[in-house]
Amino acid sequence: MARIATLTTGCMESILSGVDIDKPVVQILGSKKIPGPEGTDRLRLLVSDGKHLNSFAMLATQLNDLHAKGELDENTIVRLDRYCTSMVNKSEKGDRRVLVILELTVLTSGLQVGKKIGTPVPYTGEPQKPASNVSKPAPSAATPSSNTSNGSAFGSRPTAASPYGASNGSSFGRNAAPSTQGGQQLTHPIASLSPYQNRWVIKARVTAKSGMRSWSNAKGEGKLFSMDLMDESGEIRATAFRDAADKFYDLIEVDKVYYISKCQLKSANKQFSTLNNDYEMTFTNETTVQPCDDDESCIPKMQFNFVPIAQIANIEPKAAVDVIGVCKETGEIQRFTGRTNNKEFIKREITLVDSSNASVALTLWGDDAVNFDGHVQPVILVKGARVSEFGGGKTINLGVGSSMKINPDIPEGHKLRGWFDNGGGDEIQSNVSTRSAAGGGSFNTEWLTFHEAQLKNLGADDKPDYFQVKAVIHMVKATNATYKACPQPDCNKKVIDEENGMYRCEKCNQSYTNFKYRLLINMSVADWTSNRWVTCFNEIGEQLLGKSAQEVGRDIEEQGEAALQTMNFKSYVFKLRAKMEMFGDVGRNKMTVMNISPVNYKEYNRHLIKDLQELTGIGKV
DNA sequence: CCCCCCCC
Repeated sequence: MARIATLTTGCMESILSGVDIDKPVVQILGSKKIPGPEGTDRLRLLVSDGKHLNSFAMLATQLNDLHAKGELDENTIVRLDRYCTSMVNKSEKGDRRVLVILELTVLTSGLQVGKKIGTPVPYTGEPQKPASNVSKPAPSAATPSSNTSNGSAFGSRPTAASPYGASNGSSFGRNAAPSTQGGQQLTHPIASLSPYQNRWVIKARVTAKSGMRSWSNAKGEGKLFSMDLMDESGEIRATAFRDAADKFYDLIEVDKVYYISKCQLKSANKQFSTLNNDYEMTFTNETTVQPCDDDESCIPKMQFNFVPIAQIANIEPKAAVDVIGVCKETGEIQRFTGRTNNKEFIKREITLVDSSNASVALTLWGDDAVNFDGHVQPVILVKGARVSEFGGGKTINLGVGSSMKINPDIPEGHKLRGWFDNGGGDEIQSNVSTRSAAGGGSFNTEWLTFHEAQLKNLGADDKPDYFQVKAVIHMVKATNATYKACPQPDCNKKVIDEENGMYRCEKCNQSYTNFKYRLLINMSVADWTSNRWVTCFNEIGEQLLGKSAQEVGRDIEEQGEAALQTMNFKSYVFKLRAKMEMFGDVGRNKMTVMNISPVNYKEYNRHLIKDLQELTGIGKV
């Protein structure tokens, strides 16, 4: 019979009084689901060290699946590889220290153990004074309680008059500064933060910081800035509005470590955040931020997952990538007015190269563009650069959630510097931003619905916009679907029927005895949001009808409108161009079919699933 | 309380 793991007897008392015990071994005696927002249940465990019970052990949500798989059943013995304690201001009766389990290893299954080990009793004592030696816990000041002696800890009310209560100076909530125990700052992992506990201090590194931004809408106006925070356990987005924005803007610096407490926690809107956290936080007037001037080595440095520039070619638009390269070329500042909101934009495109012997265009915006100095060809690191596609080439953008570092002091940076200074940048073989040759498929093929295309004001001016849509043809305008064109192979100009058997081409300045039919079909296509009249020219029309233009022309002569009816009620993926075209004095937003292809349902569904994930945050990785 | 992230 397999050995049953030994419990770390007495560890609960130490842990609950703030003493760090390395990887304690405990037994799970029960669990209870606490419903959270958006289906994010949290599990509350009853754990025992053989001596004491703790009914306020919370499982970090990322471990929920262990429970779902039945690996945390009653009597299971586990090792707590990573945990933290956290004060919860539970009620008027005082605070409670909760054990948050971040990582664990199952040592012996509940089935194998088969019984409760020892005769543990609920831990009711006040937390002991910090002890440097676990084996000599300070005697706890007993605060006996009538309802915690029965072992059925679930449902029992907090009883201890906690020294961390509001009247006590060492409370996290009370003190702006984090309290210290044994010379170490007591902090909470970001992964353990939730709206259900408001007394915490995190020690976090700023990985990104936005500029100060103003907004003005129906609900009011104001300004804000946001930042991304990271520690060993996870990451979270924080935003400061108005006064708080002013108060903290200068203090917050990218890459620095801060103690932060008293922020509001709320559910993150997954539509706008790629960070791996169900919550985000808001700085309030109560918020305290202290630069960390002690040991920050426990907070990981920014992590980078560098993508070689040559590989950016294979990355989907909108994805975020970490890129490091040497700025080989620096473009001029460009200013333009946004199409949808008349906003003034400033951008600058620079070219990065790396030892994958490829180059990519990086677009800087606003102040980053204005202040950029590329004449020394610095090494540029961008964390979370946003990939976009234009004309079949990929570019990267410094967008929201991206941060740029110039000449970063990291090995990859020094390596690139050496590579470039020894002529490495002279042999660049490919530019992933190169647009494919004009004509054919040189356009951005973002998936949009007709409704979205309208919202984005696509084709609102004389510059074309391109997108693709899955739609069905449901109405074909039969009149003038064909025209008689110049018979010369290179000329498709409409000819004038001279009514004498001759057809005159003004372009070629010549009359012919024959002509060729060309297609110019206007049709209404619809997706699930609305419909548009679009125009398709010869080759697309031939594809849709499965016949040559000549055959179609003759069919129409013989059958009239019926000749085009076979087009109806078929679905395709349409690549469309939207562009404002002038007819006399009147501008008309015209859509032209550039390309049709049968619906590849696998690909289309992939797009839909991605859309759903972005909208709901469900299943996002 | 933002949630715009652009342009060729």
